[in-house]
Amino acid sequence: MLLAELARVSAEVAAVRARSAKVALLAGLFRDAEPGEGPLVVPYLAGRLPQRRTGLGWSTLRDPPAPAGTPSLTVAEVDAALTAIAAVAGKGAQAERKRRVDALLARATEEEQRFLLRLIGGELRQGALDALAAEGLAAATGATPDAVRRAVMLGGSLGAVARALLADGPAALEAFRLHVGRPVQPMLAQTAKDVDDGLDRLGPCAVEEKLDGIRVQVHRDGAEVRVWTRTLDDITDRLPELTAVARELPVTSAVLDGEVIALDAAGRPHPFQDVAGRVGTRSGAQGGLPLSPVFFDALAVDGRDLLGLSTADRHTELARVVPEPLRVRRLVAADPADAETRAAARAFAADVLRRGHEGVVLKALDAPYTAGRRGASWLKVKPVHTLDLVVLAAERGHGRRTGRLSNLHLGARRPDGSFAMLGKTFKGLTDAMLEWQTRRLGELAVYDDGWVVTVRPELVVEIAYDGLQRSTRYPAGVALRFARVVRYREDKRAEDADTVETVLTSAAGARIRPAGENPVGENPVGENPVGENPVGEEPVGEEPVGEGPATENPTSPDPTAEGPTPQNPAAGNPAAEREPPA
DNA sequence: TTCCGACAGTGGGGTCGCAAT
DNA sequence: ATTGCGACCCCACTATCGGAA
Repeated sequence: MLLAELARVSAEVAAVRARSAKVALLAGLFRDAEPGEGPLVVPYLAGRLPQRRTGLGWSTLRDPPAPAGTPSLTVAEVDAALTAIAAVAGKGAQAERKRRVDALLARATEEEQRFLLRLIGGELRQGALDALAAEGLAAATGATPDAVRRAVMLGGSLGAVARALLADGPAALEAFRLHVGRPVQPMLAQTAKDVDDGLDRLGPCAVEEKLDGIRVQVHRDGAEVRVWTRTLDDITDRLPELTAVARELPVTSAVLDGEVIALDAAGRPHPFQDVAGRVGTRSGAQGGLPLSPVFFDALAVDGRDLLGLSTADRHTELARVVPEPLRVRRLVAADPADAETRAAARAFAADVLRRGHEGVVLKALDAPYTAGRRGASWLKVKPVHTLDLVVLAAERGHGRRTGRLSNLHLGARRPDGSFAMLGKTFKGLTDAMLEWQTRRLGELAVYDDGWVVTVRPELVVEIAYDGLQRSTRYPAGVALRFARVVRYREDKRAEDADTVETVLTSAAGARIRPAGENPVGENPVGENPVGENPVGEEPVGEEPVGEGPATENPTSPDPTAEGPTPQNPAAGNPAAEREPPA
């Protein structure tokens, strides 16, 4: 099959709005694919490459060569080229990858280039990804969408399912079952406002502690143990202590769902950053931070598939094979209408937070394990903190936000009237707010580098966030985690905004030591006010982001915005960008 | 007719490994 | 030795479609 056909259908899919129309277009293409092409054509139209990593990013994909006049590339040729590129390593690798991808792109027409660049860059933006591709595959082969989705979740890749379906029809899906040694998509949770909200929505449920670490799916088969992350990356080699623990369990085989965290001598959890660093270290298991696995679900035990069992029954199995300290703490709220039960659930959640963990997850007792779905039967509850911060700058949006100012740079007040940037956010904004802030920030603009619009620091915005994390990027040595906009506070002036000191001494900051700050005994930063860390001594030697109300230095925009970033491929090349806001 | 579940899109900060400088 | 890039860990939220109620 020619790449041109895929590029054409992708453009058509992007051009229609209705999902049913997108699915119909995808199905039309998939019907024409040979079984052998299915593992390429279907994932491509889902915005996925079979090569998990290619080493190609915005840097190697910018300024592509002139396109070809007529289509000639086949899908198989594209795949072969990308496989070869993924295998390039060693000295000169980047240049070699660039040379090879340019050779590929030179054989592509303009429309094919647009498709390939988006596909490889991971931003297909056609309004259809995995779910709609699976539906299209179902429509093309006569299978039910549910059966296709289930096969993909259990059997791994969309490509493998496509090959089987195109070759043998719907009956082929029977072969895709939970299999020890082959990871399944983990079940995900939605968010509840608080414990009471969760209890109201779920009815009888378990309340489990939510640990802030790395999600792991552990497969044990005899002496063989393998460990996968949430996105099904195999990290077995990085977690020898987990392998050892799994081998001790009194089972012949099992598939367990859990989280790895790190505990200090007092049993309190280390920050997420430390756990992520340890798990990310390939060879650093020796001498690194010791990790503790904590399991909360069992998907299979001794050859029995437990996915269809209720949460309650799966937990019975889990408790049978995993001893107490390796199991998540939980409380069963069998009758959430009962006032005492609700009080106990709230008290349990409060205790989890006191012990330094992230929050709780409420799980409906009668729900099966729905692989890959962010179903409503698991609800997470985490405390939310808020601050009133000042908008220092805004970045131009991409995609559907093109032409609007989107990503806000957020600052907290410093004693001298300047502002310390604590991070950015684009979340929580409605279209109306985007429209409004684009106009309002335009009025406050003092400098525009084509990508980042620096403004007079006057606009106050209420920001919700989950906590603070160490940062070497931002001047206060901390950054907000998961910041999102709640509302604009036009009733407040910049002088009313929260201060850096307030942020650092808040509950969210009490356990974080800003990067670059000298360790002072065991003092948490909350007892080490910023007054002892004079303004001006920035950990990374950067200029303050804003110069207070009298910003008179338009040539010194936000230091974090100089040069491109992986998230903003064109940040350093505004000329190559879309048209500016109208 | 209205409501709501599922999906796609829009990006956030930090960390590591590896190659380039 | 430091910097840049790619990949992957954690993730919140809104708009939209289309089936359920």
